[in-house]
Formats: sequence, structure tokens, C-alpha cells
Amino acid sequence: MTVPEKPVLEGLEATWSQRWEEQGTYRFDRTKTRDEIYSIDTPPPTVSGSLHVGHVFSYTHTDLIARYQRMRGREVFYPMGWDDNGLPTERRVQNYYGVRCDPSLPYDPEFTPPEVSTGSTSGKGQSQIAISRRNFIDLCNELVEEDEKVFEGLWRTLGLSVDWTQTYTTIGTDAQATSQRAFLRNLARGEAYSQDAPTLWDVTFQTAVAQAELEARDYPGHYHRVAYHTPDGPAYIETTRPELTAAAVALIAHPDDERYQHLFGKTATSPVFGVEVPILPHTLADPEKGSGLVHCCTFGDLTDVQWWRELQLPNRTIIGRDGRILRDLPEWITSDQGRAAFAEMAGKTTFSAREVMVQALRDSGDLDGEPTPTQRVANFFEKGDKPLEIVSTRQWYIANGGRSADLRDALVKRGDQLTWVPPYMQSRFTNWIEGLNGDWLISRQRFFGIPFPVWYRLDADGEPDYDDPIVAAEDTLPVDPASQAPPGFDESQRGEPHGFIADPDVLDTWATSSLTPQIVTGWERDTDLFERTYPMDLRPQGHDIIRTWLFSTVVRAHLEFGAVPWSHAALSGFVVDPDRKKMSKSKGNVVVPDEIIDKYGADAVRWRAALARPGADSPFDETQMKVGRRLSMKVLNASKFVLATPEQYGLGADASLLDPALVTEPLDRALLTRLRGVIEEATAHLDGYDYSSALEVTEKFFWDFCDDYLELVKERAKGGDGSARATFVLALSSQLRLLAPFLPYVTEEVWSWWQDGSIHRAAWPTVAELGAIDGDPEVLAAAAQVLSGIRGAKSNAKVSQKTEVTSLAVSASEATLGRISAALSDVRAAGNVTGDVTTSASDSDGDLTVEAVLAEA
RNA sequence: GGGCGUAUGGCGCAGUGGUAGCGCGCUUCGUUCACACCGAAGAGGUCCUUGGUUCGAACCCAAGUACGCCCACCA
Repeated sequence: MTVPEKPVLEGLEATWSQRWEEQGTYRFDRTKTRDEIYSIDTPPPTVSGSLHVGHVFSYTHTDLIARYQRMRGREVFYPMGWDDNGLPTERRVQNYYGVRCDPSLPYDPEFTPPEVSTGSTSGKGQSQIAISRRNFIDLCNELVEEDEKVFEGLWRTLGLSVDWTQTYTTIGTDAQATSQRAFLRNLARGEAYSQDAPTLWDVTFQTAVAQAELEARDYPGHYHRVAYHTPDGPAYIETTRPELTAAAVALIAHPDDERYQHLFGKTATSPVFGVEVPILPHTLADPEKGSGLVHCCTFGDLTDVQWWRELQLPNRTIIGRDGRILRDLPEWITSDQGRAAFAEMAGKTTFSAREVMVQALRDSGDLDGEPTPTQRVANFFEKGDKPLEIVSTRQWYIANGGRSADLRDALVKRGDQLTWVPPYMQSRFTNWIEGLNGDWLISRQRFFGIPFPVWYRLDADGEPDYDDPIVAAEDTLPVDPASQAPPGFDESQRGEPHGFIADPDVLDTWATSSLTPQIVTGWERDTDLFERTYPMDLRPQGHDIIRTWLFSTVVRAHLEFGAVPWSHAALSGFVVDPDRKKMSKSKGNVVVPDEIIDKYGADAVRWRAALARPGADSPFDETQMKVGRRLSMKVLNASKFVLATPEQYGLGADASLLDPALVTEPLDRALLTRLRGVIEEATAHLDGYDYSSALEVTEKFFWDFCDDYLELVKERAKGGDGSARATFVLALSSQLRLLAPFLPYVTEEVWSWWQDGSIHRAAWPTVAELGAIDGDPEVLAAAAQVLSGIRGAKSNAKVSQKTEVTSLAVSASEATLGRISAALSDVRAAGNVTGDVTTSASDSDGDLTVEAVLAEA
């Protein structure tokens, strides 16, 4: 046994994280069976982003549970994933290397990435080098590997008890095969389908996006009062997007709107373009908005889509995938004047086209008054900065209840089969499902993603047959249809009549992330592992991605297995800045985790994280870290005092004294009796995923142990008293283990001084360990109260705590006096009471007063 | 507009139908034989507002206010 002369926190992370790795402390033992295993569906962080304190907190929360379960004897399956698939990585590669992907370019095997610019000009985009899809993907793979090393380093320092041999990436081979397999199963069962339909479209990234990725933002615009022409004269609509007039397919008003009754069933012609459109009633038209009459265009918003469907209107799309007005003149505009006006707008952005259109309306006299400014709300892709357009394109969908009440109800019921931590988070899940307005759009027109494992036959004219895709065989997965030919074809037939083409799209990143339980447990890849770890025990995640990650994972598991993928979902809150604003890079209020860990130590940061209760947002306050650091130091110093030799001014207690039978003194029995209660409470809290309360009761006990018990018993223990020394080691052993999930480094350090093996593989403390000890915990409380009275007297007199007490008068109830006398010699020693102690009984219970006469200085 | 959550000393948070608690900070004092990355003592609160239930409400109920998050609002 070696106890350092002066224990320090510095260096513990490096020492112990290395030793844990060498000794395989957290290595998963896959010989264990499902009922012995606790498996965790770790959130794979987006490696192209940066980690902030919020990540540190939420990943710590998961680790607290993992460590607790491990000490309870469960074999913990705790892998780590990296989300490196998709758009965020593409953007990072573009900015980092100054390149962009042009799929029309051929692969260049000689290509080396440009020097990474260290100047401030990178990422602006003007001088981006165009490279082939394969070169681009190579760069993505290179960069994510670097990013992943950085992330792993931080997680190891933080002390996550992950099994680092169990890692996965969302772009890796296993994830690709799993994603493609699950998709093919969905397709075979009719849950996945492709459809040419209006979809929300980001014009910057030129990809479709899903409902779950929308963000409503305020957007400035103008109302324009525009005249359509009817046989009864002009009919006015108000619009913020006059450029869509060329795409008008109907005028619509509420069926009960008195003002327009006479027009229903008639037609109007559009201004400037002179296209005839019907005037129709529909309940979604709001008489309160604008003039009550609205033009339905294909497509200005989701209501237009609904009208278009329900009223069976024609599709007159004028906006292309690049967000610009189509260059070809539409066939539905027949008048020379209309065709000339359209030609003016063709190829322009919607913004420029609007200016042209407003001028045309002015010229034709169809603009009533001037445009008036307004704030409107528009849907944005959460990662984009231009409002979404609605464009008709062929896309893949997976049924998620958005178009089926039965499926919706079934998914809501799956929510009841999960234990939600905290419980109220379930309502977000339920609300989201009930608000779905369409199936889940999973295809993206991007490059760094998992390809759809399908091809399409080409007919004699080279036209693809989308209705009957050629699918990859499951045993060939993963496949890349862009470079591999489908079964029965060879590469020379690609793009040829009677040949084939690959599906050009990739799966959205959530279509892969929704399969993390399947990916990590080896579904259809490692059946043995799968049977031992699936369904999983815990899905930890942020509450902001309930609608995406949590929901989509439930959807996939429901469709594939008809069951929920885990038993518990634990939702972490955010770390917010002191003004309770969400931290974000743009606000410049992000706290870098490495610095904070470096400054206060991993244990202190973990301690602070544990204070944030499940689901609750927590303001970042650096001063709190000091408290965690203080606790960590206290653990080192109090342990050193108990375990160090008398030459080191310690008590020289050791593991040989771990015997409850040695504990005979009432005060000692009182302490251990209280400890039994603490063990019971902490265990119950952790069983309920309430790590904060577990820490609270443990920490409270520990400070009382140090401030009161240790002070009271110090002198007796120095004299070699066996009862006190046994109590110290028993209490220390339990407390170290109670604190181990929270403070893995200091507890491991102390454990190594006097115990064999890692504390993190030691058994969680139990009441049974403390034997038959059943004392009166009030003895400790009463003794502490008298000591506190003595301290108060000395403090008030502004004298040293070592000052001698020449006489002490204690007044308390008979029962309390009895308890005090049981610990009187300890109280005398701790308070330096040398004179007489007189007692008097008071009638009221708990009314304890202390009068101390102090020796002159 | 809908849903969920929160409101307790300057700050961060516990709490429970029965005398308002903890930590930080602050004030004062002490100490260097576990711990200056220290110890002790102290000051500091109409428990958001209003009403109700109750012998008794910070706690339960209702309404309201403020803040946060999620969703909807796109003519």
C-alpha cells in the first residue's frame, strides 16, 4: 500500500485512462447472456461539428448509468459511434479543403487535396476546386478519421467507460449494409416507396428535405394586391410571391365567404399571363387573410399542395431545382404578351423574378397600390439559409404514420412501452406523431451518404422504369450502384437502351441513424451478439432530437420487429449560457470542453454534469466547477488521512479492518447505520435513473463524515481504537464505491492505494456488507450538534477552535442527553473540553442548547 | 394559436400538507500534525401573483403573469 505524501488531481486522467485501456477494464464480455447484459444505444456525435459542454454533460449522464450498472454486476455493452455520414461532413470538407463535388467529372487517381489554407479566406467558395464524386468521398473519409481521433481523445479524458473496441461509424461498411438491408426489407414489405410528387426542396444544397428537418423562421416580404380578371370585373388577391402568378392554377375562397359566392364555378384569367383558372371553394381558405381570395400556385406552400391534390388541379411548376425560374416557356402560357413577360423572368432567381413581375403588374395596371412590407414565416431547412421551395421530384419515402391513422396510433402506443426519463418527455413524441403531415422522405440528392441499393431498367428509348426497380441481393450488401452493375447486367449496359441506371440518390443520414440499435448489435451480421444485446436497455439522447432520432428509430424497429428497440429513453437537457440562452457558435457563447476539463479536472466536470437532472436545462457557471474540484480533493485528503501511516500523519487503517464485528462504539454504529440508509437511497435513485439525487445523498453524507464524524473520532482513532478504525475503512470503502460513477478518477486512485483490481469492476455497496450493525443514528446527530455549539461559542468569541473549554453546560431532552453521554469522550476530545460537563433536561424535544466557558487566551 | 416544462435568499439548486434548506458568493474569525485546491461561525428569503380547499398551503386545486423548449402559423 502506497499513499502519496500529497495527493493531487493533476495527471489522474492520463494515468488511469491509459491503465483502463491496458487492463481492458471496460471491455465487453460477450460470453454473458442477455439477462446479464445492460446495453446502451450511444448517440453517435456528429464528428464534423465540434463538441461543446452540452455534449460533455449528456455523455457523462450516460456514463453515470453505465458505471452504476456495471458495478451492480451487469455486463455493460457500451459502444461509441461516430456520425460522419451526410451533409455536415460534405460542408466541412468543402470548407476545409476548398473543393466541391461535381459528379460529372471523372475520378482522378492522382488527385491530392490542395494545401489546407491557414488564412482567413478559406471556405468562402469563390475558388473551390471541382473534383469527382469519388475523390470527394475519399476526402470525406480522410477528414472524418482525423476528427474521430480528436473526439475519442476527449471522451477518454472525460472518463467515459466505453469499450473502445466497439466503435462504429454511420458511413462505415456495417452501417451501409445495415441501412441498405433495412431499406430493402421496407421496400419488400411495401413500407418504402418512391413517388414523383411535390417535395420541400432546399435550393442551396439542391436536395429534398424531410418534415423533421424544417425550421420556421421569420422572413421579411411584401404584400402585393393583384387583380385577376373575371366576367364581373377584377377580383383581388393578396400575395407575398407575385412571381408565382405564372404558376397559378385556381382562385380559392372559403365556401361560406359571402363576397365570392357569385364567382364560384366561374373562371378568371391571370394578370399579365392571361391564363384561365377556375374559381373554387375550399374550407382552408381563410376569409380573414388578405382579401379572402387566394391564388393557388404550384407550389407556393403546403396548402397549395393540398388544394392541388384535393381539387385535382394541373401542375404548372415554374421553379427549377436550382431555385430559379425555368428557362423554357411553359406551354400553358399562350398569349404573346404572357410569353414575353415570362421570358423576362426565365432563369432568374425568385427574388429577381419578383421585381420583374411587380413591374409587369404595374405596367398592366393589375397592381393595386404599392407593395406593403410584412413579416412572414417561411420554412427553412434547418441547415440552410434560403426559404424552401416546393418542387416536384421523384423521392423515396418510408411510411411513418404521416399518411396512415392506424400506423400513427400504433407508433403512439409504442411510446407507452418505453420508460421515459423524465416521463413528461413522452408528450413530445406523441405530439410529433400526431402532427405528421406526410410520410418520411429519406432520399437526398447528395454525395457523401449511403446509396440506395437499387437500379432501374431502361427501355428502348433509354427511359427508366421507376415502378419496377432492380434490387440488390441481401448477401451482396453493401453495394454501390453507381459503380457496380445490377444482377444480370454488366457495366457496359449502364445508361444504354435496354440497359440500366443506378438510383442517383443517397439515404438521408437519419435513415441510417434510425438503425443504430441494429448497426451496433450486429443485426443480420453477428447473430450471436444481436441475441445478447437486442432489444437494448437504454437510449440516451438530447430532447431536441425526439422528433428525428428517437422517433425514426422507433419507426424502423416497429416496422422490422414489431417492438420497441429499447426499454428506456433518457433525455438530457441543454447546457445554456448564464442568460438561459442556448449555446451556439454564432452567439460566441460556446464553452470549449477541453479547457474546462484541463482547468478543473474531469471528475469536477462530471460532478457538475451530474447536478443537471434528466431533461432539465442547466446554465453554465464556471464557479460551480470549483465545488466539484473541492469534493475531489476532499476525497483524496480524507482517504489519505484514514489510510496513511502515522508517520504520514494518517491513521494507518487498512483493508484488514473491514469487519463490521469490530464496530462497537455507539457513535461508530450510528455512522454506519446512517450509511446503510444512504446506500439504500442512492441505489433506489440510480435504479430510477435519478443520478442527481443519488449524488446528493452520497455527497451530503460524505461532507458530514468529514466535518463531523471524522473530527469527533479523530483522537480516539489516533489512539488505536479498533472500533473507530474499522468504521473508517468500512465507511470509506462504501463511499468510494458510491462516488465511483461520478468521480471515476479520484475513487480509482484511492482504491488503488489499498485494494486490488479496479473500483469500477468492484461490487456496488450493499447494506448487507455492513452486517448486523443497527445503531441509533441520532447519537451522531446529537454529538455533532454539541460540537457545533462549542464551535459557535469559539467563533463568536473570535478565538481559535483549539481553545480549551473549561466548562460545558448542555441542555436537551432526556433522550438526547443519553445519546450525548454515549459519545461524550469523543465530544470532549473534538471540542477540547477539559473541564466539567453539566447537563440539564429540557422538556421540549430537539431543543438543544450549549453553553461553553472558554479558557483565557 | 397548441403542447410540455420552470418560477424558493445575489447566483445555482433541493424540498415536503405541520418551525424555510443546501452549495457558491458575501461578512467575521481561525488554522498550517488529513485537507489554503483548508476549517468554523454568521448575515441574507412575502417560497411569482390572485383566489379556492384545509385546523393549517411554499407544497393540493383554479385562474393569471413571466421565462424556456417543442409544434403550428407561409395566400
